[in-house]
Amino acid sequence: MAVEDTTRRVTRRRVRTRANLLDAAFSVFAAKGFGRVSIEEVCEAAGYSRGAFYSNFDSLDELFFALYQQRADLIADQVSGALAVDGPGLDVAAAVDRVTDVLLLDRDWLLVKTDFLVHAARAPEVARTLLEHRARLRRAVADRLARTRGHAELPAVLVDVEGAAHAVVAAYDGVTVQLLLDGDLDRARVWLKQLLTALLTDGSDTTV
Amino acid sequence: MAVEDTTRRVTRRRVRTRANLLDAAFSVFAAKGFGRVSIEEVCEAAGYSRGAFYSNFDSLDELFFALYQQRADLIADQVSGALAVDGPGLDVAAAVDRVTDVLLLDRDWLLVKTDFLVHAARAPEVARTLLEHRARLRRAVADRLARTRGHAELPAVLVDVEGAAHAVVAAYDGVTVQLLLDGDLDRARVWLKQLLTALLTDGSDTTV
DNA sequence: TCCGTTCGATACATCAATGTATCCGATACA
DNA sequence: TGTATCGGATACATTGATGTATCGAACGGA
Repeated sequence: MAVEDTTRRVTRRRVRTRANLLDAAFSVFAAKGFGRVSIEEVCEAAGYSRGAFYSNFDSLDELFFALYQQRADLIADQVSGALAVDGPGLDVAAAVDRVTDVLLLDRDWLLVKTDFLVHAARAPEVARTLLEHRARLRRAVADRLARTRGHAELPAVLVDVEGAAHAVVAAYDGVTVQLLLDGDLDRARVWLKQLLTALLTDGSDTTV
Repeated sequence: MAVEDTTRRVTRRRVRTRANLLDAAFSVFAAKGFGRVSIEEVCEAAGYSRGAFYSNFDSLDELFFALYQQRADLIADQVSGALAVDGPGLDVAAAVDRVTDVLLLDRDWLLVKTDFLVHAARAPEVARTLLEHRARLRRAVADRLARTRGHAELPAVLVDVEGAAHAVVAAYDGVTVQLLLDGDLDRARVWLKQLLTALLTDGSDTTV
């Protein structure tokens, strides 16, 4: 952190500034890519001088990390929420629909997330955070799968519910790559649904 | 290109220098990430001065592009080769094994490739190249699938052979992400094989 | 409202990277 | 082998980004 741990009274202004910097950073990172953004640019986009930045963060890396955590937690909550719904129609298809809509909401997040992946791939301690975030998503999916149905219906090669959840995440990542390249959100959603269905329903379009 | 199209005699030395620069760039990019590499660093790694660089390329971007094309073509050839084999045991499992071993050969390539993806995601004309490369891979896979078996055995949701090939690429991308984070090549290979099997064999482990 | 603290702006010093202009040794071809 | 051309090294000018030190204004608690 930019600030020593000796208790200091944190003003509202500070909170606002920090949030503004993070929001601006998100836009700028999405537009130009982490590797091509300067501290100055972030400050300019947020309407602050570099003084404000250095008062809140030590480096661009630190800001990026904070940004990722903030947004990733948000997404994880949304996914958990979408999967927690317990209606009478407790079928896979509905769950797939809901989770797909949450995961493929906006391309900007995927851009930033991929930048972060590239970053994490070369920094083990950063990778840990990302892996934990993914584990959290997987757990939500696995829980849902376990609650919804007998495991027998899953393709045998996926071994168990954990394996299936793993496959769901892999499918998500795979579709993300294609979306990043062609920019077609709608097609990506359709495609992800197909993939998930193929992976989870073992051929017969079962609906419990 | 760095050089005008007016015919100029290209010396062997030049060819060698260019190749050395590309090789050095590959290592440096893999180690630090495209966004954190300077022209100077590439030259140093290759044992040249910046003069050599500017004589061969106009910018780091241009070099990166050339590097990607070079390596991507190489991989595409290898994949086509691996899939072209027509033995007596013309089954899916064997093809899956071979293609997996080629695609998940070294992490460095995946690192560079992902950097390039991030780059392409923000530059449509660059994205085109990457999309073409993926299309080439997909075609090789689709051809193989068409040759190997009746389509009836594929999960219905994937629609046709093209769809299945698309799914194969998505699985590859998905596993790549996980591998970038945990660095476990062997696990990734096993995992990719499982995924592909789940996607292509419709539950029953069919072998034609 | 007053006062001590905190926040962010400004100005400055520094450093790293870029691109260009020039020059000499290497190379191809006669 | 001689010579015109090419390739890469060197030196320089310039730019842009970084980090720090300082100062005035905003803020929160009394």
